[in-house]
Amino acid sequence: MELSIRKHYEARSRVIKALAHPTRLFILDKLAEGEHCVCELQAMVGADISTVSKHLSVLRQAGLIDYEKRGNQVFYRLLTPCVHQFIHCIDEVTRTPAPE
Amino acid sequence: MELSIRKHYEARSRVIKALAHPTRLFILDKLAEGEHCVCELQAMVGADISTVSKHLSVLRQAGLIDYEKRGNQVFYRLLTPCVHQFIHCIDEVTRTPAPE
DNA sequence: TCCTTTCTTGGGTATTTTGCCAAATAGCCA
DNA sequence: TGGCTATTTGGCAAAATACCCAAGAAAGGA
Repeated sequence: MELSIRKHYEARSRVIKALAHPTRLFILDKLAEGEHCVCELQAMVGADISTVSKHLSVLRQAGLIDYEKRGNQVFYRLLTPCVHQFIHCIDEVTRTPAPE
Repeated sequence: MELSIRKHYEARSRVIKALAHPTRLFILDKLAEGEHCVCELQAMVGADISTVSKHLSVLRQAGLIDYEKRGNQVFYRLLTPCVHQFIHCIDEVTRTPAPE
C-alpha cells in the first residue's frame, strides 16, 4: 500500500477508532439531543468522572464534538450530525447475524 | 447506564471496532469494487498473508463481509454497501480540522 | 483568602489489539 | 501418495487502550 494512500486510511481510522467504544457512542447519542455538561454525562454513563472526561477528550480530538466553558462547567455539543446516518448503517449490520 | 442499553452500545461498538483499522478500511474499499481472493488482497496490502487473513476474519465476524471457497482459493465479498455512505461522513470529519 | 464544585491530567495496572513467524489445513494435479 | 499453492490458526512480544485513583487547575461564593 502506497504511503499517501496509507495516510488517507490512517486518517479515516483515527476517527473511527474514536467511535469504537460503547460509552463514547452513548455520549454521542446524548449530545445529539442537545448539549450536556460533563457532570450530566457522568451521571448518565455511571463511570468515574475522569473516565468520562477522557472519553470526551478522545471525541474532541477526532473532531466529532466541541465544548464551551460557562462558569465552572464545561458544555459539550455534537459537531457532526452525519454520524447518525452511519450509526444507522451499523445497526443494520448488528441486526443481520454474522455468517456461520 | 442500564444493562440492556449497554448491551446495545456494545453491539454497535463491536462492528465499529472491526472498521477501526487502516488496512481493514482499505480492504473494504477494494471489496466494494468486487470480490477478491486473499492472495490478491495480500498483494495490494503488502503485509504478511497471515496478517491479511486475520483482518479478513475480523471483518467477517463483524458481519461486514462473507467468503466463498473456489478451488484452493477463498474469495471475499462485501455484505454491507452502506458502509460507504458512512465513510463519506468520516471523510467530512477528517477534512474539518479538529478544534484547537 | 479559603472552601467547594467542576473538570482535566498524570500515573499505574490490566486488558486488548497488532503483526510476524511457524505450523497446520485444504485443494489441486501429477 | 507426494508436492505445490492458498489460506488459516497458534503463539508470542510489542504497542495501544481502558479505567480507577490521586493530584492539579479554574471558577464561584462566603
